[in-house]
Amino acid sequence: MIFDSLRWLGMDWDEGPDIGGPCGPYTQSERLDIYRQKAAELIDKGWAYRCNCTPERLDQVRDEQRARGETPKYDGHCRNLTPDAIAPDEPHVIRLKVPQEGTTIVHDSLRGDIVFDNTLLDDQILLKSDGFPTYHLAVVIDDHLMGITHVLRGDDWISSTPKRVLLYRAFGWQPPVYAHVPLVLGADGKKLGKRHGAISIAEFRRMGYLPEAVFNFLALVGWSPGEGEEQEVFTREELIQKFDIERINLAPAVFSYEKLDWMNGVYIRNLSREALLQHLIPFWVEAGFIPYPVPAGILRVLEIMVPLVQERLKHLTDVVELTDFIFTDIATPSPEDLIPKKTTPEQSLEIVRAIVKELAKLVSWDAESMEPALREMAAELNVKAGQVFNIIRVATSNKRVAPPLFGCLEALGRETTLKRLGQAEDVLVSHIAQQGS
RNA sequence: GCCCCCAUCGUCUAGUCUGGUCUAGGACACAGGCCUUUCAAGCCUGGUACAUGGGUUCGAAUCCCGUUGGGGGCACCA
Repeated sequence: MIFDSLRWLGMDWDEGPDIGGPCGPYTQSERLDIYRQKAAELIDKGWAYRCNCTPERLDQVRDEQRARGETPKYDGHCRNLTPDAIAPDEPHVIRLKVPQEGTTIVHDSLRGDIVFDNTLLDDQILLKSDGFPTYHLAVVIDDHLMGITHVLRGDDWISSTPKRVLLYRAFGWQPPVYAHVPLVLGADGKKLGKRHGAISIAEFRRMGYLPEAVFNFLALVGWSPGEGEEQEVFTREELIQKFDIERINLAPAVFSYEKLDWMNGVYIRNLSREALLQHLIPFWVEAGFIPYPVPAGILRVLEIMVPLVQERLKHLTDVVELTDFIFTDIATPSPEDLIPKKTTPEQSLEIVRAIVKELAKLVSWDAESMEPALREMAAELNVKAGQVFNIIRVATSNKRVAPPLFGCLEALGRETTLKRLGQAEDVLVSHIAQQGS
């Protein structure tokens, strides 16, 4: 799923568990022997030790430390046992032997040196009692063996980085270049995480965002081209060319869906009609409006609708609500909606009847011929064209707000349009009758 | 509690390193207007910000220190 999401965003990679490569195996469970061997190496070098403290004892120690207002950390109970005090075959973990004096410096390419007092660092567990490594051990070994040169992470990882720097030192390896990027916050100012407001890339897709828009927007969260550059909409190629780690802003950024929505709209408007059509079809299918594959007759209707909705979409999903009346039956409009302001029910009825007459005599059922005919008709009736259009809109869609009228009528077809206008006529007739009694 | 990071409009940011051109620029959102068959889109106009106190300096959004505020971390999770 992560692979699919990354691919959707247009990211690719040179090697990995899905495509193989020279640095495999890539799955942790297939590398357990490496971790065990390396952990043993650290014990031999005096950089690690075995520990068989029970979880209960550790909890108790931590509780006591917290009660005393100290930073909870391992109390070193097993730190100075003789190497053979705990046999390799009895249950135990392996801990990092953090120096008890001095400092560890994390060089962050965005922030410079961050200095940590070693006495504050915990004797981190490296290998768990089930034989699996913790993240710290695994990532250091894997990154080194796989030739990783740069590590970019959220700044919530800063405080655990000295442990890994120490591991590099213990192994005698060169640490990678670290850059800790600011966190992305939710609207409430809290870290966006799995359990707090964050959504997966797959969800962006489901919500009707275009990958190009998400890619562009994400690049702009915490980064900007600077130097007076005021462009915000960039192609992928421009971003790849312009993006510079050094220009990442250090303050955490609030994730703004409002701006993402705007940007998605920009990208939707920039799409060709054909491309937008292809993007939209799955959402129409998903809504149950059209079958898939799309029959030629329906495709023609879709092709009419695409330009009408293009500049009205913020999300691709918006097309469902915008065009539902084209594909499904509508509820009968209320008389109130069919009677514009400053118009009597009788006038409305007269207008509807005139519309039906006018449309019925159209030779060709297309948007271009409807408009002039109806405008002329409105002039003859001495009413504003807008009023006429509003009535037609409500009668045919049961919406006060809809995409441009004549295109919709064309898409709807002569038969359905006239049927709905006939229903509107009925509504007005019975409304007038009720009022009269 | 302890440690770490950060601080310009409501939000994302330019400007900070290399003090003066910043009465602080842009974008989103918001308000008003234009256009208009509704809604959008587009165009125009508007309001809103250098957290605070002290230094350094002829001069500070820009450099230094304190304070305040926000965020993060403190697992046999990643």
